[in-house]
Amino acid sequence: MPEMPEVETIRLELQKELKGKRIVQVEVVRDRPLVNSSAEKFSKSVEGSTVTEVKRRSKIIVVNLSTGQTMLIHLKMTGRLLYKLIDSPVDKHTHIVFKLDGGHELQFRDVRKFGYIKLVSGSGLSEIKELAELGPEATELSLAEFERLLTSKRKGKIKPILMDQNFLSGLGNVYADEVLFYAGVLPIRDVSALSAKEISLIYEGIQKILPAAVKHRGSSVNSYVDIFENPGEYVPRLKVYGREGQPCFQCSGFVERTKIGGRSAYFCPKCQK
DNA sequence: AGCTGTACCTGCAGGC
DNA sequence: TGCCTGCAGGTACAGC
Repeated sequence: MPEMPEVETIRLELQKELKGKRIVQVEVVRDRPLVNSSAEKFSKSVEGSTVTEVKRRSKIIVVNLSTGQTMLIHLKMTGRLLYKLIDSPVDKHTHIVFKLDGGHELQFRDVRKFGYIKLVSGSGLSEIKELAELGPEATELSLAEFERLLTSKRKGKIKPILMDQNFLSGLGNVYADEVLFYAGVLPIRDVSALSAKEISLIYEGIQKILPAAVKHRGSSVNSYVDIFENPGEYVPRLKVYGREGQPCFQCSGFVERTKIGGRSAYFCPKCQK
């Protein structure tokens, strides 16, 4: 479900609610999300540990534990982490429940079952190999670095490249469309044909849109909610995503939709070249 | 190397 | 009402 702004919203809340809390018990309802561990082994490793820090890398939530181990949680399309009073009802898509001291629990729910929880050793973002191999955080690189990445490393259409987490971390289908609209660049444009001005506008769009979306607690286009089940508030600010056939906010034209790499891409054919 | 399509799952909306 | 199709914010992998 989520891209960087949604994952970051969840991370900020988890850091506030979970830091310093002890995981008293782990209830594995379904072990499917546990990609590198059995239910027994996972529970045994995590039970009794305290959450020391909740970080984020790309779209992955990184939960450091007092044991020196770290849980990597990827929500993929429909994963949710819900912070609830202890022993709250679970639904048929609840897979894992972390019972915490202090009267709360964290439920991991995932309708489509793409999400995962992986237990790894180490705690630093750079020492965990699954994280170290990802591309730089989209909001933590300079224009010069972005230019260098884009011009030296890649060829092909700009949108799929922006969404490739090994190239740049944080953008997904929604914000890639929004950034390209901001930059006035069509999603099918080949990176090799982009001007310096266009590259700099794409960079600028990323630096403006992602933090603004974090500020508004993400976008709930489909089913995203935070740990308290509140939707994000950025949807009314989306300029093109999900607006096929509707008037462009910037010109007299209309937003169109096409398909790139199997995903919907929304754009304004008049504003984007 | 880098594209494209497909797969992983389930639910929901829209058309007939 | 019900059946069918297409679609969904992410990624990995096979095959060209």
